[in-house]
Amino acid sequence: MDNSDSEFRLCTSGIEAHPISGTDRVRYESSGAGDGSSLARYKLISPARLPISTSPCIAIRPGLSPTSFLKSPVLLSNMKCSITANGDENTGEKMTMMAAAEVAWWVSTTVSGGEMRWGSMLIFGQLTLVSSQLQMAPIAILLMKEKLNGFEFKPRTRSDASGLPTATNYQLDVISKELKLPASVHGFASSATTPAGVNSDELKKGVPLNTGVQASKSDHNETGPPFVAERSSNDGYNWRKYGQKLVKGSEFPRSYYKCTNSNCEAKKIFKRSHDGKITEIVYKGTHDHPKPRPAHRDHLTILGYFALILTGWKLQYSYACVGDKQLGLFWGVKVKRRIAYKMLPDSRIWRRGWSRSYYKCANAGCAVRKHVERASHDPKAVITTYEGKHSHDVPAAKSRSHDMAACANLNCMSKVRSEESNCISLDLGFGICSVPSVFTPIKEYMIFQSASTYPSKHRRKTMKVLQVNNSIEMVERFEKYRETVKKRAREIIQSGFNTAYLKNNGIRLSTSSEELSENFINIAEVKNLKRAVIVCWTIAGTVGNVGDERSREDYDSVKIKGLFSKSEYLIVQNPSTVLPSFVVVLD
DNA sequence: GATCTTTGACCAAGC
DNA sequence: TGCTTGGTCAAAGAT
Ligand SMILES: [Zn+2]
Repeated sequence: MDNSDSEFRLCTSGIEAHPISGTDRVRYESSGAGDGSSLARYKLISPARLPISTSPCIAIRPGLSPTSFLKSPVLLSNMKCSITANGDENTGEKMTMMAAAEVAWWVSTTVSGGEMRWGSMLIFGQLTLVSSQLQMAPIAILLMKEKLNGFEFKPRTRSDASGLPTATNYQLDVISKELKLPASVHGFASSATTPAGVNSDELKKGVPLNTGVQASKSDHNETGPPFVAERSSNDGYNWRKYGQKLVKGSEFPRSYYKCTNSNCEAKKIFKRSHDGKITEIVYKGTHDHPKPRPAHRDHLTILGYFALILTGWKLQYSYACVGDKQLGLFWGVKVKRRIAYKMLPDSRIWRRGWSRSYYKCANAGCAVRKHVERASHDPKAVITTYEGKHSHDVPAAKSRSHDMAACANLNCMSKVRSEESNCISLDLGFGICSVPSVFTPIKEYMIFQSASTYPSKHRRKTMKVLQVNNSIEMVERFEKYRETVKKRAREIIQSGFNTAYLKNNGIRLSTSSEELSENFINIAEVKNLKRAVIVCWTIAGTVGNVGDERSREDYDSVKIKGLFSKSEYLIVQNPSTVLPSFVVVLD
């Protein structure tokens, strides 16, 4: 079976909107019409447990070729893989997978009302050989409408001259173990946040969630940075300082705050005594709104993952992800609240806590800590996590080593704030995980509580995290394809990067980092839009650029610029490169 | 780029 | 009217 012509569209950070026109729909749908028997069925396991479950199938079938659009950016928005609600032809919902074009990418898309409304993206910094085209495995994330079940997932294959698409059949046992969400963050006490419908037995069986809730509770008692106190003041509202005044009788200024809620007139004044202690908080006015929901509460946003690593060639890439600046203020809490999931190619997911066994970076004054831990499921596996950012250059001699490769990534992050150097974690909430080997594939990524840049904005509550249960065939296909990519990569490396392309273009090492946040574009006037994210593994393989003079057969995927933003897209032409693994349901 | 902080200018009230 | 004073504005700076 040749899947090479199916494709997913992957998009990176930024905001993109590519409505599918009716014309496009007709055209593309027709390519698969009358081929219903070729649809692969993705059976949903135990849908009854999922409130959103209504249909047991997700089907994937071949779609359309990207050949034409590779030469014509205008057509890019037409390249969609679609998701069709099973049993509801009329509201065939579509979505587009999008991924960032660095080594690491996200894919995100939203489907709404039968149309793909937009996609947004998030990029992560990657130490990658972009020009050498050794792009690593990104994670694709799809955002779509609430209804997760009942989708036909239809990557499209080429509709070539013959007009007959090649059927792509594969089984995928989709969904779902529901992962237990962590307790709330930021000191907002929460009772158990076990999502409704979670079956604890199932959790135990399928996902060794090492007592995450208990761990969270104990962590919760640890105090965060003291400077957090003033701004939030624990009164549940958000305040913006608008003035400061020295008043008679005190050498310390008085601080004036306004409620950040628009049109709200509430104010408060911090008065201090002679020794600078806050002795009085004066509130003026009343709020015309309820207390905002605590930012990031129960919010899971996937912040990062790491790339597939070509360890066979001692090329180590690690991936660092950033949290957000604002959240840095809450770092002390946040870090203890975040959870990490390890995702294996077969979609097993492992969750583990943080803290314990930190190793400080040997470099004097560097606050990065490394944490090594045995994986609970596999004694041979070691999970290494990093917290903090290196304040120094990567020691050259070790730049090839695994750890240092990670450092190199971290090094591109912002400077460590001095006052935080004593904290376990620093201002940005990010983590890094390492991949022992491609040949003993263990991939990890983390799902963070939140990636929202500003606590007062973009709050979105994670309702569920579902695990995709891929079939053996699906995994094998994925792995098989990866082998082919590896083989090509091997050839490039063995040539000493001395290919014609690299001679002409040089080898560019990219460590760009882009904040992953919840800056998903809001669909205008669409209220109560629910979202879900499908997290997928993908293999970018050799990534080409649109407009490259080389033929697309030279690439496994193609990177393009977003039409409406600085985003980059990755066009993956082979559905084998996409391995769904998670579904994160947001509110 | 959005949001928040800082800071001198500004202003109204009170003496 | 002039000066002090607490409160606010708003531009610039910071994150
Ligand atoms: Zn208010």
